[in-house]
Amino acid sequence: MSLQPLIDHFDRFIPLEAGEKLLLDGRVSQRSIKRRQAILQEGFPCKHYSFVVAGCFRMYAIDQSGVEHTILFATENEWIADIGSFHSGQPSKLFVEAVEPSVILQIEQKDLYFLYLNVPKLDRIFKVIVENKYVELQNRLLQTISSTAQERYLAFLDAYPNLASRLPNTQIASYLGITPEFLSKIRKTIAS
Amino acid sequence: MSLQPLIDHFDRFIPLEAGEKLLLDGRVSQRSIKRRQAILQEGFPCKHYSFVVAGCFRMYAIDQSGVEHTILFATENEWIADIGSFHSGQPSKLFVEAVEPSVILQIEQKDLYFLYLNVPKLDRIFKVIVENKYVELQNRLLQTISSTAQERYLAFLDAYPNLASRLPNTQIASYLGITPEFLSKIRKTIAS
DNA sequence: AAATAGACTTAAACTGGTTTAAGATCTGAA
DNA sequence: TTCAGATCTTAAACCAGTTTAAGTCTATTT
Repeated sequence: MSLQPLIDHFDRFIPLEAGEKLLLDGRVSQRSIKRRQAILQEGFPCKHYSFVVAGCFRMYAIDQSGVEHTILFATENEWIADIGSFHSGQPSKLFVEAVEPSVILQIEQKDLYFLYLNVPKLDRIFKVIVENKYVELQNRLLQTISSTAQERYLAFLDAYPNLASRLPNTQIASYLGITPEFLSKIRKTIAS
Repeated sequence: MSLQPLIDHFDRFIPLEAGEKLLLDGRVSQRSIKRRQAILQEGFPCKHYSFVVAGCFRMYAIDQSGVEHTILFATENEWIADIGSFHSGQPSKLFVEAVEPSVILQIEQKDLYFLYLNVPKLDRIFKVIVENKYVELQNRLLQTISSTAQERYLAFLDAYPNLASRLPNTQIASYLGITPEFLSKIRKTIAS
């Protein structure tokens, strides 16, 4: 197992010292996840922060009518977790599932708390990580409430040019907050 | 000027020591803000993190057609800032405006960075603050993409029972992502 | 008391997006 | 190679929410 992608990731925020890197040993575990395999399911607490080394994940909720709503995608070098459930221990209302075969590095709650205590830099690093995720989410919310479906689709293509081809149409629609049928319609209008 | 509300706020996360509290002196400034007065305007970088001591603020964006979209409200003991613009120095795309006469405590970027360096606890505290804000925003996004306007309105009443009466109807509508006219319609259906 | 203006409501016509249903295309397993 | 299950598209009827426009209700100013 290699922690290198994670260490590189941290180093890009603040360089860690050798001793700090050693503390990571045994507190991070690597897993290979198959396409469509879930790493978090509704009703269970979120036990890990997961760092995507390779592949892609999708976080979504299922509403009362059984419709899926995609909150975000996480690709290489991104973190994915239900932060609320992770800290509170309460059952999550979300699913996190691999969109394609993936490799992740996971940290359990007790290990992450240990690391926060013993590598104070990590408080700073994760503060910045969460700030960045917050800004992203705020932009997504703003776009969701202020643009038409077509604008959102074009913005999605623009923001994630490589993701669009890796995802089934239904998942793109569920991210955009529309039906797959309407996504087809949009594509048709754009093409002409 | 009293820093007490801010100190109490920090203490609720991790108690600060006397020396740490002293470092806040001169790095936090108090301002009284009139109803409708802006503390951040589109086109200007966000220079401060603002802590609401009393009153209420609204963060919104104006789209190409001149329509306002409310992203969030911040009331007593909450922080409000355009985090992205604050750290990058880039012009903000957002407005932040007092909904009612308010009092805030503001920290400028250089002062906050100084405090992060000299009071490492603040890295931890702000990590937790941003995490909480992230969770809130994620719930809001999820609700926006998965519920009807009426469901969102009822949830809003439930989550902010006291806010509803303090706000003009147009601002509630802009938070819910609907027109004031449709909000009237919803109220009528609920009442009957 | 009258005048002005901002906030809220009502209602009819309209539109962006959904629903339902059917057909087309693709994929992988046997 | 073929068959079965997904996935994608098309189209018509439908509905949630918008637009436009007019009217009501306060509150404040004069």
